[in-house]
Amino acid sequence: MKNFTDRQEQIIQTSLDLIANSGIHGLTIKNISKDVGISEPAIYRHFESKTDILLGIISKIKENSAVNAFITTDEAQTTVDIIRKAFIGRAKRFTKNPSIAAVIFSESIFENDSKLAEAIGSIMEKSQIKIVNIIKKGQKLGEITDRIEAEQLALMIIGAFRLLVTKWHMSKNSFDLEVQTEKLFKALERLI
Amino acid sequence: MKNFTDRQEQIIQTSLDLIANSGIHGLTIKNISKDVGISEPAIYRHFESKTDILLGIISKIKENSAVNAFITTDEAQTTVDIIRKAFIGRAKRFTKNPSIAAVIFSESIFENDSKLAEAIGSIMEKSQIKIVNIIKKGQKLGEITDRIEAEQLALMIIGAFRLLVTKWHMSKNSFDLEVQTEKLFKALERLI
DNA sequence: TATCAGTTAGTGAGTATTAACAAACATAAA
DNA sequence: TTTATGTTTGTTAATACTCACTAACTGATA
Repeated sequence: MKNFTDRQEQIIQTSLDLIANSGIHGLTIKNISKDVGISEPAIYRHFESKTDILLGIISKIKENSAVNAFITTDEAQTTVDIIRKAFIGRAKRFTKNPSIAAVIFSESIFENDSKLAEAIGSIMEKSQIKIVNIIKKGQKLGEITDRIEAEQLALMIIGAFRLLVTKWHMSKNSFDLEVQTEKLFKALERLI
Repeated sequence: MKNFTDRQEQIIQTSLDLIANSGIHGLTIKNISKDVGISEPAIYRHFESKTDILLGIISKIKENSAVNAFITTDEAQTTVDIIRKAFIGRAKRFTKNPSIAAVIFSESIFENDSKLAEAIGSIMEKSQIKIVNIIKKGQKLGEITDRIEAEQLALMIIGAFRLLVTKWHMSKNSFDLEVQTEKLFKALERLI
């Protein structure tokens, strides 16, 4: 992971908040500088360009979508536990920083710059492959039903969670995301 | 539904294509006029403002997310059939007009204008309520499992379909959306 | 004394939108 | 049938504004 200065971290977080509150259209150097409390050119003392700031945002997103963090070496937990914990962990982090939730599932925000679009696409794909592999392992161990393919099940789990987060953001975080995520997985476990 | 003139329909479709190909950032009066083949001010002979064009796009989206179209009076079909048909019908329409698929699940595109954001939010909510009600009916009839709540099941179905469509768009329509939608529902039916 | 982090003032390019005008056509009166 | 008038749909030129970014300068600090 990149090491950002305090000011850089501040600019990235301010940018995330701006996107969350008014969309990518609201992310201008002027708005960032106003919220940070310095002049527009001062922003360029910390980032070479606006694209560089967006790359900083993507780096933050990368941290927040890491599935690895929840794959412990604890042999006692089932594959279903691992998946549940991974998603609840993400729900917790989104609750702490709702702006990240607003940005992370809006790939279209980065559609403009193909370099950024690819970066986001690859993060998304990697985390999905990991989920599929955990499900496959669970099916082999007999912990998860093999009535349906791992890819289809992953589509349902990831899709449902994404939609839940989207609804949470659109409702201005009006419900407890962690509680609803837990509810979703309890329901899911009854099916698989 | 609103009645648009030929020119208005052309402007709306051109706008959808522009968004699909280069994101909301690519939707400028200049680009629209260039693709339509008239001057920029001529656009304003057909729409009062750019926001008005976006409202036209939303009206098109409304047509394409109608669930009703697939609730026939055929008493023979099960609730599961109804749901499957509704989604496959949408997959078919997306295949015919991929630009709509690119725009329809990118609520963030309209985040800028609160009027537009509300319009999109309400379309989304309405269609979800309909799905939930069909599931509830299916559970009452014993056609769908009542091991899990209708709301949770709807979250999974809609979420999975949305993610599938998003992937289809991000892969530049590299797979057959209709076939994959059928596959998704066959898998789903094995669970419920 | 050099570097860092800030400033003010400006750049050119791009934005939606408007003003003023023109050609084509429809309708209806002379 | 001709003439007059109004509407529709287009044009070119210009508006006021916002955008990312740069030049030149300044004060503090290591």
